[in-house]
Amino acid sequence: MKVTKEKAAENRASLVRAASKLFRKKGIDGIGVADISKEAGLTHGALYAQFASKDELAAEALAYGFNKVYDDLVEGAGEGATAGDYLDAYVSKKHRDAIAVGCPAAASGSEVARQDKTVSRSFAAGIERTAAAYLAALGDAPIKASDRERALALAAAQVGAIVVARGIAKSNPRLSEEIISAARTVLRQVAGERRTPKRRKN
Amino acid sequence: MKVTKEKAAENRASLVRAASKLFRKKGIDGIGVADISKEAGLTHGALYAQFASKDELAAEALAYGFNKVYDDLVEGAGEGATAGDYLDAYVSKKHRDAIAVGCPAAASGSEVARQDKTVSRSFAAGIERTAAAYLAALGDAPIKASDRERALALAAAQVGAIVVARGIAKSNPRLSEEIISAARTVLRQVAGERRTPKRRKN
DNA sequence: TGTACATCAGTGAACGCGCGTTCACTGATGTAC
DNA sequence: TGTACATCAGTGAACGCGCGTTCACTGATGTAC
Repeated sequence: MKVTKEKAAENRASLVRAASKLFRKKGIDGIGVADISKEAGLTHGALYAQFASKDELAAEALAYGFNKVYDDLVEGAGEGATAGDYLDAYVSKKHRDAIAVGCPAAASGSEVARQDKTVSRSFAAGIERTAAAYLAALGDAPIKASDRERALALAAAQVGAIVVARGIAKSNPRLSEEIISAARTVLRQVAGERRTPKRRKN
Repeated sequence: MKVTKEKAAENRASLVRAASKLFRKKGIDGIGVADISKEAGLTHGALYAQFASKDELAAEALAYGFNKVYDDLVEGAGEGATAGDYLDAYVSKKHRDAIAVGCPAAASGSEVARQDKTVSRSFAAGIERTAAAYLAALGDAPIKASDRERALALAAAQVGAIVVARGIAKSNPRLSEEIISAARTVLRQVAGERRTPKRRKN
């Protein structure tokens, strides 16, 4: 039956949220439209009233995930956050173990390379935003590279730390933690020391 | 019909090679046993004479890929190679564009996290070997971290550079190249300057 | 404001298709004598 | 060395299953008068 426009918009958002979560958890090819619809409390027919195809839903779910994670990272860290604060939040055991709500680049990175241009655009936008956040929060470091180079390298390197730590966790949890710790230590050096004293919130 | 033991072993190796290549190119869930068998010049029935399941083949194909890429990287760089040489080979446009023969950690990293323990063990072994190669080839750098920390961070960070560069390539090739270039510049600083003059080959 | 009706979000059965896996069969291999 | 036969790698038809997608239908919404 027909529902109000508001309800329809809510349902659409539920589908995107469910897809975003399940794609990260099970992989884009690893979860079906039936399970996504069920997670959103709807039938798969409703999904096709909102999206032309699973691919279209995937593109929107990826974009949603990139924006969500970026917002959590940047706004969650608060004003006056340093690049080190971002690194601590991203390169962490907590993030490694929370794949369903974590960064889509780490959860679906290798699958994204096989998706279409729309998905690639969301990916690129997410990386640019992350790099911009790092750029604004960098400190001084004894590294012969421009600030933009350091910011881009940090945005890419942190993804590798989580991907590798996750892949190893099941067989060698100690090595997995060692990688997280090592990546954080080293990338913090790349990010550099704080330039200005931390401002108090409000 | 029955074939010689040698031929059977060759066929098994062909299946592993075909699977390794196609898993990297299309994803583990993105390619079927029929196509893998065809690529190896056999039928899917032959595949099941050699492997109990697609999962078992996946585990062996991943292990093969990790060993192959490690051998190519380390032995390909030659004696007296520096960590910078390894970085140049790994963090490159050439590697980004050769997904079917490139590092399985970058090609299937996010899928590996969803596979079983056997695959995780191959992954862990590959990362340990890579870190060991970096450890032996590090130079001095103004980074407050142990050599082991630097080696592990490099092994993980380089994966992120390729994953991110690939995900972005389809929509923003310039940004993709910028990331490869930035990651190489920055990670080279982490790897440090050459400690000993390069030995001449032979 | 009240009534008539077109709209369309959502339901659930049904579709064809390709998947991983099984199995009866083949016939060259390789062993036992 | 020659013969008889058990072995088993490989073939290809067939299996059930779950996938993405379609579609006739429902009935509350929301617009036209």
